[in-house]
Amino acid sequence: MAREPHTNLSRRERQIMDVIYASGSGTVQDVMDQLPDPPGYSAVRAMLRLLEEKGHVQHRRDGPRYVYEPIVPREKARESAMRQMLRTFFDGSAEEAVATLLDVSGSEISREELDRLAKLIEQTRKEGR
Amino acid sequence: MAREPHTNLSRRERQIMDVIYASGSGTVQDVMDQLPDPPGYSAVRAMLRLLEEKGHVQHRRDGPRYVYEPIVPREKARESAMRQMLRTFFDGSAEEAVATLLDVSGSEISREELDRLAKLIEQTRKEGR
DNA sequence: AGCATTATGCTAAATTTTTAGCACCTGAGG
DNA sequence: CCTCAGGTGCTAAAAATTTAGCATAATGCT
Repeated sequence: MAREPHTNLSRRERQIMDVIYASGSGTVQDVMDQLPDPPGYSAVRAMLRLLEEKGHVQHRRDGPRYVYEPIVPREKARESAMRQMLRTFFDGSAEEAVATLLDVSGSEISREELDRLAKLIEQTRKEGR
Repeated sequence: MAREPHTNLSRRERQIMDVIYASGSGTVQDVMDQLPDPPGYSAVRAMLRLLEEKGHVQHRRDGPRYVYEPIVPREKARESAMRQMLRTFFDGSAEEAVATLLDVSGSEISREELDRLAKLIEQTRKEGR
């Protein structure tokens, strides 16, 4: 297994990938609008071209403009990201990670969601062991 | 609230911060050993000096050498990281994040841990609502 | 069809990141 | 006390990132 590609991106590349993953896909303009300290339009374009060259995104045409999307699908990418996070901040402990998750989610999290979470854990228990 | 500092780090800076957070603290040598495609010793030193200048790490003396540690404590940093992750990959859904967490943890996760997780959720339910 | 608008392709330059090297300091052992 | 091993401070250069600008193509409207 190669090293997580995410770790090998430059600052802007990473910022752009984050935007694209957050949005699912986007035009140059979309990306630019969501970028912190946004650079010029051309700069974003150049960056996207580079990311495409490196195999991180691809584009399709939508009328007159390009729409970029990630090559590694979100569901895969987030697994890598989660593993990386577990290693870096939680010593691999899923338990602590969940605790932090609940903590930062705070009041955003509904009772129904908690119910579903409980069910999810019950289910994992049955499956795994 | 300012933007997550993590987003503003260069590639190497971020790699180094990851190492430091994963280890808690470390000497130049420690950091170098855990860095992907490790550069020379001097390069790592320069980077750490820069990170210190920018306020991301600090050092204390341990005999003849420096030991670097993060300025933002791990517990705070991981909250930011988690929030960032929720935004980018989970549309803010803690539920999906937990699902992925359980998924990538796979067989690493013990029955006892699952029990504690169930308890944790129960507890959250009582507290929050 | 002609025109204004808004894309993209490409190149080169500015800036930042990343690295190595040299000079000096500090601690431990003989 | 001298010397060796291994640390740090600093500077400057190499490499990579990041940016802007000009030329050209496609689109939609009148």
